[in-house]
Amino acid sequence: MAKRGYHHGNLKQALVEAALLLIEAKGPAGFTLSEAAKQAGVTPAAVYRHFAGRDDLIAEAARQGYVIFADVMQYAYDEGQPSALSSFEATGRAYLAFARKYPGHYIAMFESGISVNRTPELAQIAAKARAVLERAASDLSQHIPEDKRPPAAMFSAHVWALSHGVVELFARNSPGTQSPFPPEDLLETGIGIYLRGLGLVPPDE
Amino acid sequence: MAKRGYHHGNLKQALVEAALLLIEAKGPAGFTLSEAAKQAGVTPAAVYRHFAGRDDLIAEAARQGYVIFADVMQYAYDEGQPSALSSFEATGRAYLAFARKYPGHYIAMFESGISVNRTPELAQIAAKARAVLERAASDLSQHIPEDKRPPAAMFSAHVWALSHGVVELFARNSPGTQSPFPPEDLLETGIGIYLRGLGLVPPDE
DNA sequence: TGTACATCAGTGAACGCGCGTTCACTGATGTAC
DNA sequence: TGTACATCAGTGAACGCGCGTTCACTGATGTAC
Repeated sequence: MAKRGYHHGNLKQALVEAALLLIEAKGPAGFTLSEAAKQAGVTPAAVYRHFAGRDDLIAEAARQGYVIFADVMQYAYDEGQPSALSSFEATGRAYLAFARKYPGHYIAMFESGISVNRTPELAQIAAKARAVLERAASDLSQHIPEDKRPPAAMFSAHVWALSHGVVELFARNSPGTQSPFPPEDLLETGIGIYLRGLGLVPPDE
Repeated sequence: MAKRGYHHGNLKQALVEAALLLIEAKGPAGFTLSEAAKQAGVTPAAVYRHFAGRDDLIAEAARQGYVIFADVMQYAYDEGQPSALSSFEATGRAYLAFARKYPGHYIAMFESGISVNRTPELAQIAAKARAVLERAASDLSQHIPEDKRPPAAMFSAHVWALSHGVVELFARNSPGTQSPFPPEDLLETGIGIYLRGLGLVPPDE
């Protein structure tokens, strides 16, 4: 990130990174284009060389988040292979790990209010990320007797919702006091009980 | 809500209601004190007769939300009695129903960024709401063999997280496209599978 | 029942602020000859 | 290797805007006598 006088050299990415830090620190509402510019050592007007405006900058931050997210999920899935069960569990853990490690991205993606359908490119990469989770769920559902098998999309949605809820309620310090349990434990045990309910892990631990 | 000329008569509550509609329509970020005042047919300065400022108005909206929320949860719990299981299921459903029926309150409570520890009064009523869910979880946990019984606070957290996740991801149209399933179904089936995992409902439906 | 008066909810003008955005410009970079 | 020149990233001044908040005020209400 060496400043080279008049020309910045890598301003676009520097702006995205400044935006991520600001979003993380002050929430999506507190984020301003002007402050991101200042943080990057540049006039607000310079931002318009690289982005159409404030929302476009946030959208780019979210896009980069989805790229990382899809990667992380794919990696977790692959690591868990060839066991459908451990792939599935790994993606659940990866969700939480992503939220922890990339809070700015996470907020830009899920709490900034920008729509995933804003651009085709954004929609596509978001769909790719979602597909990994659905793939893991689908693999796993093969192990459930066909007659009592819920749709894979449904239990991928369950796990996604549980993960998201754990992140929002217990992995941030904002709304309630704080977590009664470490969020990782909460997610781990929650998914464990859920999978037992599906008959995918033995009833006794 | 009859306007009576110079004196409004019930401005405080009118402002809260205007705030709720605005928060629902434009998100917590889009909400402005000035617009709430205009909506209530009053000068922005008049707001200061009743609230310390913008944040105080949001906090009051959230407080009223927690009051309703605690009520709704308590009612659901009572309706489910004397069965611990049906009380528990009812509180889960009530969570989603509340989010649906009082979106402005819900957003003010969970998405506006105001801390529940802002005032002792707010913290107290929020704790009361939470206590109902924990009570339901605790009742239910009595039916689990003692040696394999998870802490009640833990599985109340699980259900809370699942409910919250379903609301955030699938009961609003914002971030993803839309729900693959009706949110009510998603929550119902999710809790069902979870309870089966706890050994609280028979494995076969 | 009528009048004087205290109360206080709401007015309206004003403020300073930081925002997002625009514009004509400037000066660093890198390429063509 | 050196010079002329096109490119275009970033400047800096300016804009209009709506925000939250303050202040001295006004006028409706309701109570005391």
